[in-house]
Amino acid sequence: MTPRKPTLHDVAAAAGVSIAAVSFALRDKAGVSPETRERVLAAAQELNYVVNAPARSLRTARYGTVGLQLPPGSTRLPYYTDFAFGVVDAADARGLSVILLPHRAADDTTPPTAFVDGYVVVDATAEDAGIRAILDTGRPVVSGEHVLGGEDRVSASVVYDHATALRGLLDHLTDRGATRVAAVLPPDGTAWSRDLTRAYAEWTAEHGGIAVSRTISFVPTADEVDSAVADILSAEEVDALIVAPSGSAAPALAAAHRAGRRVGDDLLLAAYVDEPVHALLSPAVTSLDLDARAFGSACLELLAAVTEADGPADRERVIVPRLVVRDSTAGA
Amino acid sequence: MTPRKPTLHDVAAAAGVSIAAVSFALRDKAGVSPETRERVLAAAQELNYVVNAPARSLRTARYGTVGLQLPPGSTRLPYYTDFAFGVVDAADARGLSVILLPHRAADDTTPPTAFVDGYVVVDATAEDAGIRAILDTGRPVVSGEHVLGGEDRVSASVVYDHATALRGLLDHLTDRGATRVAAVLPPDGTAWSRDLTRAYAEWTAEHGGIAVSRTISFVPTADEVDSAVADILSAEEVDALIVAPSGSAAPALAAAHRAGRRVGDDLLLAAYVDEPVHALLSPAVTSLDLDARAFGSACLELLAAVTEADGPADRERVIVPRLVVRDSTAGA
DNA sequence: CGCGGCAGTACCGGATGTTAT
DNA sequence: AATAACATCCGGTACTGCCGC
Repeated sequence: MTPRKPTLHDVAAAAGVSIAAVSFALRDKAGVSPETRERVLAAAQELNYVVNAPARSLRTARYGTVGLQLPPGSTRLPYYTDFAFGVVDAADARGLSVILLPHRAADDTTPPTAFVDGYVVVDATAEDAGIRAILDTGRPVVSGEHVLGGEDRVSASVVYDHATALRGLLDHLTDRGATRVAAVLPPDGTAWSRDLTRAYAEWTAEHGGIAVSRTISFVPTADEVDSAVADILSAEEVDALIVAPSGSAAPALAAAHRAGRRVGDDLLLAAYVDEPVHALLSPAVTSLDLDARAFGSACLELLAAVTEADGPADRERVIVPRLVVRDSTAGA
Repeated sequence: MTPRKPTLHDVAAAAGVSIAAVSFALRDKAGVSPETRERVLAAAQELNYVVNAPARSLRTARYGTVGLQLPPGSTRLPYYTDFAFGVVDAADARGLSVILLPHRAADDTTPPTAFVDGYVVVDATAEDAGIRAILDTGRPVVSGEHVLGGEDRVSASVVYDHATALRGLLDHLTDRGATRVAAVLPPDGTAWSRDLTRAYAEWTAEHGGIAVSRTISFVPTADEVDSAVADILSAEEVDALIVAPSGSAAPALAAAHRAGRRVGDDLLLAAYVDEPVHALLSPAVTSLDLDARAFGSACLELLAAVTEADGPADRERVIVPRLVVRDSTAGA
C-alpha cells in the first residue's frame, strides 16, 4: 500500500548517478551536464519524487514557511480573512507554507514558532506582546500597515495611502453634488485614524468648508453609530456623510432613515472599508475597496524579496484603495 | 549577537551526560535517573534549549503541523475565521502549528503540503479537488460537518445537531406566541440544508401546521432575500419567519418593514447562523450561536486523538448550537 | 546472572566541500 | 576545465551494549 516515499537515493539509482548529481540537477545548479540533468529529471518524475522538507531544512536552516500574525480581537472582520488568503496564495505560488500564529496572552513570553523564514503581521502595535516577541526573533518581518511604535524594527511594510483614497471619496461626493460632508471617524491610536483625521481636516480646509465630525469606537455598537449619526444630522446641515469604522454602514443607514433623510438622494452616505454587506443594503453603500487579498499578497512578496534578495529590497510599498460607487452616493 | 542555537550536544556537555540521556530526559522517557533528569532539565533551561523541529521530524516522520482547509468562496464569513482560530488555539495548546492551505484550482492535481500530521477540513465536499487530494494522502483527516460524498474516508468528524437546534428555535418562537412559522432555506447540496429542511418539515407536521418555505442561495443577494420574504409575507399569513442563509437577516428585516410588519411584535424574525451584525440591527435579531471557535477546537482535539491514540478514538462528536434570544423574537 | 543507567552509534534525507576522472 | 563520486554534516531518535552492583 505505502511503498515508502522515494528519496534522492532512489532517484540516483534509477538514473544511474550519484545522489549529489541528483541534488544538483533538481535544484538547477551548475555542475551537471544537460544530458544527466535530463535523465535525473525524468527519473524523479517517474518515481514521483518530492523533496523531504525537514531533511532539507536540517541542512539549510531554511524552512519554507512564514508565520502570519493577524490582529487579536478584530479578527472576525472579513478583511483579515481576505488578507490571510492573499498571503497564502502568494506563498503557495512560491512553494511556501503559511502558519497561522495563535494570539498569545499578554503575559506569555514564550517565543513564537521558531521554524519559519519570516513573519507577516498586519495592523500591529508594538504594545502587543505577540508582536514584540516576533520582532525580537530577529527574523525578517513585513508588516501590512506600519507597526505602531516599531516602524524601524520591521524589514519592510506595505501601506495604504488612506489620504489619497479619502480625498478621492470626498471629491466623488462633491462631484455628486455634496456641499457639506461630515465624517464619523475611528478613535486615535492607529496610523489609519491619524491619516483619515488629517486628510479630512485638510481637504475640508482646502475646500473652504467646515469640518463636522464625531469619533466612535473601532468596532462600534449600533447604538454608538446611531447616536453619532443622529447627532450630526440634527445639529448640522450636511448633505453627505462618511462613516469610517467597520460595521457602521447598516446602523448609519438606519439612523439616516429615522432622521427622515433619503439616502442616495438628499443625503449621500459612504462607508470607508468596503464590506460584503454594503452591496446587500438598500440602497447599496459606496465605499473603498481595500483589496485585502492583493494587499496580503504584496506583503508576502515583499517578505520573499527580503529573505531571498541579498540586495536591499524596497522598504515600503504603497497601495491606494479603489473607490466602489454604489447607489448610496447616486446624487439627486 | 547570535551565538548559534544550542543543540543537544551543548546541553549534554553542560550537564555532563550523553546526548542520548538528554534526549530521553527531555522527553520524559524511562531510562534516566531522577537526578540526571533534573540536571539535564536545569541545563536545558539555562541554555534556553529548544528542540530543532526539522531534525526531529527527519527522524520520526512526524511534523508537529496540521493542514487546515477552509471552504473556497464562502471564506469571508466570520464563521470560518472563528473556526480557524479555534483550531489554532487548540493546536497551540498541544504544541502544534496550523498551516493554512491554499485553495487550489480544480484542475490542479498537485498534492497538498506533504509535511503535516493530519488535516482539518470544514464544510467540505468530495467534489472539491482540494478535498479529494487531501483524502488521497491517506493521512488522518477530521472534518467539521460531514464531507459530502466522502463520509467514509475521513478519520472522524465533529458535527452540529442542526435538527435539535432548529427545533429549539421553533419551540422558542411558539413560546413567544407564534402560530405559523415560515422558513427561508438554503439550496440542496449540503448536509446542513438537508437537516434543516427535514427538521422544519417534521416539526411543522408534528405541530399540525403548514410548512411555508422558500429556497434561496447560500450567500444570497439582498434582492433574493427581499423577494423571498416579500413573497412569503404577501402570500401567507405567517407570524414568524426563520431565514437560514448567511447574511440574510438585514435584508429580511428591511423587507419585513417594507411589508408593513413590526418585527419583534407582529412578526417574529430569527436568523439561523449567528453573526455579529445581528446584534447591531434594530431590532437585534435572534439566532443560533454555532460557537465556531469551540467547534474548531473540537476538530483539532479529535484529530490529535486520532493521530496519537492507538485505540480507535470516537469517530464522531456532536455539538448543539446555542439559542441567542434578541429583540426580534420578543413577542407582542 | 540480571538489571537499571547511561554512553556509543547507526540512521533519517538532503546539501555541499573535497577528491578523483 | 568540466563532471561526477565520495565523505561529511545538519540535530535529533532509538537501538545496542558496556558497566557496576
